[in-house]
Order: sequence, then C-alpha cells, then structure tokens
Amino acid sequence: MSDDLARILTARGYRLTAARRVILDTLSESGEHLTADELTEQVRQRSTAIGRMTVYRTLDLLCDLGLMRPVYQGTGAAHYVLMRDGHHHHLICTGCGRVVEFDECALDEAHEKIARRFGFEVEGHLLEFYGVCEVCRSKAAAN
Amino acid sequence: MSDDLARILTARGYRLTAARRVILDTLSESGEHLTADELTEQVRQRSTAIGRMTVYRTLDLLCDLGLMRPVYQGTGAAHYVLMRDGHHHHLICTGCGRVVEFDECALDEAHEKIARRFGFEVEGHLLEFYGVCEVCRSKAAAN
DNA sequence: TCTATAATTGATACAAAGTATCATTTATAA
DNA sequence: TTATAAATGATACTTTGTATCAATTATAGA
Ligand SMILES: [Zn+2]
Ligand SMILES: [Zn+2]
Ligand SMILES: [Zn+2]
Ligand SMILES: [Zn+2]
Repeated sequence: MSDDLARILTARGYRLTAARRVILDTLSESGEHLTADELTEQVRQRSTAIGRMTVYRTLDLLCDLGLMRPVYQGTGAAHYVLMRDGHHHHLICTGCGRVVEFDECALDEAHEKIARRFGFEVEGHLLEFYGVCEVCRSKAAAN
Repeated sequence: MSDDLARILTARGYRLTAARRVILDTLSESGEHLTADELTEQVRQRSTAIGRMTVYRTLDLLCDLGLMRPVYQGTGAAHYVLMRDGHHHHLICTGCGRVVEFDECALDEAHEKIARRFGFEVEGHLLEFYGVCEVCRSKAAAN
C-alpha cells in the first residue's frame, strides 16, 4: 500500500528519502484520520530523528498530489484521510463523534454533470453524511 | 435569514443575546466560508465590544445544532459553512483554490441506503468535488 | 565509483488558531 | 422587579501550522 504511494512520488520526480519511507509506511499501516502531530508521534516510534516539519511537508505534498485530504473532525487540528481512487466517504455521528467509513458511492454521473456544467475536470470527491448513530439514538429515546 | 437562525436558537432554549444577534446578522449578510477570526473582525465593525470567544462559542453552538459545519480550505483555519436544509456542496479547484458552490444534489436515495445499512439517522451531508477549473486547465495546456 | 547539484531535512523561532477559566453581565421566567 | 442560570469577554494559555536556513542526502552524469 505504501509502495503505491512511494511509486507515485518517484514517478512524479520526488525523491524517495528514508524519512518519507517511514512516513508512508506509518500512514498506510496505522489507522487513518490522523492529525499531523499524531502521525509525527507514531512516526517517531519507528524512527526517532524525524522532524515534525518533515511530516507536515510530506502530508502537504500528498495533498498536493491529490492522494490525501485534510478534513475537520471536531477538534482544532486537521485530520488527514487517504483519497483512494480519488474519493473518501464518512458517516459521522453528531452525538458521540464516531466516524464510520464506507466505500460504495454512486457519484460518477454527478461527476459528469458537474464537469460539464462548470467546466471543471473533476478528479475526486469527499462525501460526509452527518447524523445520529444507533447507540446515541437509543440513549436519546431513553430520556 | 438570520431570523431563521435566531428562531431556532430560541426554540431550542438558547437565549437571544445582543452579541448573538449581531453575529447571526453578520453571518447571513456577509459571504460565507469565513473563518472564526475573519467573522470576529466583521462582527466588530458592527459592534466593537464583542469578544472573540463569543464568536467562537456561537459558531460551536451553530455547529452543534447542525446549522453550520467547519470545513478545510487550504489554510490552517476552519472555514464555517451554512448547512441550508442540511447540506452544502463545493467544487474546489486544486490549481488555484477557487471554491464554487452548487445547490442541486441527488443524494436522497443515498441517505436512505446509508441509514438502513448503518443504523444511522442521516440529517445532512457535505459534498466536495475536487478538480481543475477551466482557467487552470488552459494554463496547463499552454505549457 | 565519485562528484556536483538541487531537493530535502530538521532545528529553531515564530504566527495563527483554538481552548480553559472566571468574575461580571444579562436574558428570561416567576 | 427580582432571582436565577445562561452567556459574556478579558486574560492567559496550549495546540496547530508556517517561515527560515544551514546541514544533509538522493539522484544523475562523468
Ligand atoms: Zn453516536
Ligand atoms: Zn465516492
Ligand atoms: Zn483554478
Ligand atoms: Zn446535497
């Protein structure tokens, strides 16, 4: 998985440094939705001497390449999500903050429509549903 | 427009204070996608003595009520968007950062599906398409 | 293999964004 | 009008993100 990312980096002329290798590995193995500083912490458990700046810059680079995207999840910090095949989908409980990911989407026609209408070449999307999960709903019902 | 927001606040038992009135008015009249501190600045042009904290807290409240939502738009700060009828849609150029809003969406069936499958009661959504706008595309073609 | 080059790094310092606290003020209901 | 709890705003603080630059390192070419 991190090999995919690595390959894209080199293909686009970016260097595959030791630090980037560790960061990509960490990203793909640990769960997603990490903030930059959370990722830094995890990266440092594998390789102590990697600077915070390098993590920030690597995330920026991945975002520039369209491979990741910062999203907001309640706290002040940006959480970075992988844009697999260009898209990413969340279901977020407004009660407890739980974030569920889902894969299927049917937005291909929407891509087309939008592309034609606004002259955009659409490359991907983020879709987030907000609502109340089962647990929170039953808690609310109990009151 | 800000009356709608105000009505919801009072209906839910929140007080309609002078500060909140100004903040809601500013929000609905000035363009959207403001950061908290940008909004504070605009609010203070109308009523000097309103504290930054109050603006932050009011935005938090509106988010809790599902009326707004923070989204990331490049910079470090969260931009707050109104969730009219529960949803909000963007088209974002990855070249120049331009943000276009569009209204139509066809996600009602998707709401249904997701609700059934995950036991969520879906209340709204955010949809963001990423791509390259006409201008940026022609620039790229010129190289 | 060795060297020249530019990309990348990480330390440092800094700016911006968001949070916690608490005495004071104010909207609301009685 | 008054009692009450909600809301405010000043202050101080933590976290998150950005700028800078000398030192390091990956890569291409000799
Ligand atoms: Zn929940
Ligand atoms: Zn999708
Ligand atoms: Zn553009
Ligand atoms: Zn919609």
